[in-house]
Amino acid sequence: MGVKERRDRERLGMRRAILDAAREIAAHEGWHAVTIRRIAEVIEYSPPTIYEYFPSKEALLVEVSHEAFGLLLGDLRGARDATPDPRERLRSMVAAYWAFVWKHPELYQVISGLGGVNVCEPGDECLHTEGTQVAELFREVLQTILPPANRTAEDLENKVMVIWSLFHGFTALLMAGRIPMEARDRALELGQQALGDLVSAW
Amino acid sequence: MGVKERRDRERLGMRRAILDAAREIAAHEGWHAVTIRRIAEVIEYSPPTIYEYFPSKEALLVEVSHEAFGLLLGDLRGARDATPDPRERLRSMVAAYWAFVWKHPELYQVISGLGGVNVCEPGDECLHTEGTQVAELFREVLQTILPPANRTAEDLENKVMVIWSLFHGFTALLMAGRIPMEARDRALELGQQALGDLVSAW
DNA sequence: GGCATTAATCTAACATTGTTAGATTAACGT
DNA sequence: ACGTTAATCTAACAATGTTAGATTAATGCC
Repeated sequence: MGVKERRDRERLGMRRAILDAAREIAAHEGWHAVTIRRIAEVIEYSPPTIYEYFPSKEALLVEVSHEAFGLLLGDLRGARDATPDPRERLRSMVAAYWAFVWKHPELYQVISGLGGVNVCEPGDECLHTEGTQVAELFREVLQTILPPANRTAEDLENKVMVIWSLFHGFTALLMAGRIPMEARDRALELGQQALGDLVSAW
Repeated sequence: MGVKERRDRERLGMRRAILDAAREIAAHEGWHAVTIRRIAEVIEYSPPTIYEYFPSKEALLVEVSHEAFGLLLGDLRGARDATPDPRERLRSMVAAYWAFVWKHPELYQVISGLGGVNVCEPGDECLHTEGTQVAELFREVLQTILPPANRTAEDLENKVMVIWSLFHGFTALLMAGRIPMEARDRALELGQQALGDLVSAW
């Protein structure tokens, strides 16, 4: 009998609705506006119902973060597979990263602790795996670019951090209003240029 | 009669106490623990008293941010004046920036919207002046380093953004736990190395 | 010195947050 | 048809930022 299956499907659908509602509110009004009662209103259920599907608001946001990381990783892999040339691959992946940030600012905020969200404390294992995967993708492509002498594991890891920091830094400063938004479109180009300079030096 | 002066002094002292309490709580327990009642408890006054000195919690945090920016700018100027050699100056300023971040993580968080604080919305003029001043300091030293051909105002501004983004990115990724804290000490060295490579390319 | 005025502070409360307890209703298995 | 289980709701809790109104203390004036 498929009753259990249907129930599972319904539970899954409800989770989906809750997650989507949270994301939608965040997209339109920012994460500060994402409250349990507001989500409940959107999905047309009472607030406590949400706790039948997530143990806490924190857990809900962690789930959103996991899904967001999934999307980002997908985009990065797509960009990687779009061209076989190593340098072009790196450019493409960086462009995809940048595109993701500004296509889904609210998702980028929740996975990187921007915009006043901060889902896992630093030191928590929470999203460590996903962070590692992003780094891994850049590590792989860098390995095919750098001269063999500079390909020790630590060397690659260091260089990935530099690249990631550069673009995340741009994003964070822009989103925090510390750099004016007019600079946004320029930033990708600047970053790519700097990246090229760095790769040449490595 | 010095009664008005004394009152002003007392008001100032009270503001000081409130600001220090907020900062101290944040330093020990993070900004999420900084609540009006908690501050009131520390200064041994009732919660509403705080509203006689600050119109809102937000305003209080903005004031903390202003002071924090003041400290950072002071450190940066000190580092600038520590040596006359342009390249060494840049290195020194970057080192001072990095030192400030990890000496007062809570202050850096509040001025850069990390750690779940977010004092001014992006697009707000709130801390725009201070951000500009930080950029200005780096702009000045860069101007003495770059070859004359690459010294247009826009060029300098762009390069400052690259430098700032690099180091802020490191900090943000570390503080968000996206990069493991073991990499912290390495990061300054890595950043300095990358900065050297970039300056050479410019 | 006595008294009105003004400033500083407090108690009590409000609305909004996340979250839980307990009742109620609907669906299911036997 | 009925007991059991799952899903949902109403009502409430504690903690947040914030405000109103009373109270107390200090000041200026005669």
